[in-house]
Amino acid sequence: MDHSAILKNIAKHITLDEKEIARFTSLLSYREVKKKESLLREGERCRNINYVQSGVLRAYYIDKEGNESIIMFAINDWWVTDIYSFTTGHPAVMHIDALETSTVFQLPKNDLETLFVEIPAFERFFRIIMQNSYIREQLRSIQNLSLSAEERYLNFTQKYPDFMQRISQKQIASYLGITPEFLSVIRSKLRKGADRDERANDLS
Amino acid sequence: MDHSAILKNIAKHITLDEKEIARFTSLLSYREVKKKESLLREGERCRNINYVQSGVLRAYYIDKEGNESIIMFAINDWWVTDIYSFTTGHPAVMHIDALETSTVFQLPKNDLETLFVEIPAFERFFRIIMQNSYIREQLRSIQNLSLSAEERYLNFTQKYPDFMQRISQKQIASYLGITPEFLSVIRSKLRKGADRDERANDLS
DNA sequence: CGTCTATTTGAATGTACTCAAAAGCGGTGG
DNA sequence: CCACCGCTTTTGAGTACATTCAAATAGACG
Repeated sequence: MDHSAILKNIAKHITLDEKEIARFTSLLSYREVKKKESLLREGERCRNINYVQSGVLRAYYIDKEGNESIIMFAINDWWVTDIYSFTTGHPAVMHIDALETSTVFQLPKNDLETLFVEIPAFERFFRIIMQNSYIREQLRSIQNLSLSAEERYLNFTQKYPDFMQRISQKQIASYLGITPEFLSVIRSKLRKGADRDERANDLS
Repeated sequence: MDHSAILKNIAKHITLDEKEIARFTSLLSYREVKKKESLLREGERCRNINYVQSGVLRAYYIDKEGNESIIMFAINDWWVTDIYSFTTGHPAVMHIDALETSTVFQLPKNDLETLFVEIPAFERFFRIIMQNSYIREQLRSIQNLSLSAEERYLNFTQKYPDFMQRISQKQIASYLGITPEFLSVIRSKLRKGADRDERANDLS
């Protein structure tokens, strides 16, 4: 099994010796998630934290009217879990599945706790991961509170250009908290604006 | 200086010996923040993480139209900082000030890093704090994406009954992402609903 | 090729906002 | 202690942003 990607991810924040690396990788289980296959369903207990080696996963919430809201996308080199369920042991509030066939390494909660005791550097590693996740969510909250749908879309295209290639408009709309129809209207408006600008450039 | 509250907060997650406690408390600075006084302004570098011993703080964002959006309230026994600015060293995106005269303990970023090296248990403590903060923000994002303003308000009243006593409607509206006028309409609708229910009970 | 889903477009609707004005409330100074 | 001031809350009319529903078109996949 090739652990080079996940080890490189960890090496961004902490240094491990050979024995620690061996111990860590012994706790991982490799899993392929086919397109549309589920990794977690609402109501289940989320027992793993997942490192995405390749592909695209989505975490989403389904409300009582059946509307899906995407909480996060996770592509290559991201960590994803239902952090609420994972931490508290309560039933999951979200679903996680694959938008493209993906490969992940799963680390069970119990083993993570073992790891914290055996190799305290992992406390540091996950402190940093959690801190960065907190920052990401907080900045997203700020944007949702203060920007219009059009501004959020433009922001998204700039912040996550990688996602634009690989994720359908419907999914992006769901992440932005708008309907796919309205995203289509926004894009059409932006196209007209761009056309106008282009014609202006032709005249200049 | 009385450190009992903050030490009790820390003891929820980690155990320290006498020497460690002494070292930790030596790094704290006590500060009183008067009502309306600022602890952090947008554009400044956020150099401290703050433990609120008493009072009420608010963290909020001001957008380009001048609208305030409250990111979080912090009352007794909460930790608050501009985690983005604190972590990255970039200018703060938010303001933090006091809604009531408050007392806080401030821990500077540099000293926190020292602490992580000297007493690794603090990596664990802040890993847990960051993880819980992440959970809180993620659940809030989910609510903002999937619930109407009225549902979010009802949720807020249930989740944070303490805040209802101490925080004005205007501030709560700002936290919920709606105007104070609209919150007033929601409350008026709910009152009428409650009245109707009461009359129904009288008849039963 | 046919089927299924995603995207576009448009009309009618709804949720929440803006602006304005009045009423309520709390603090402060005389 | 009361009167006044400023801020919060309420109420209403008009408006804007985004949704719903429907139908047509375009794309993707087997």
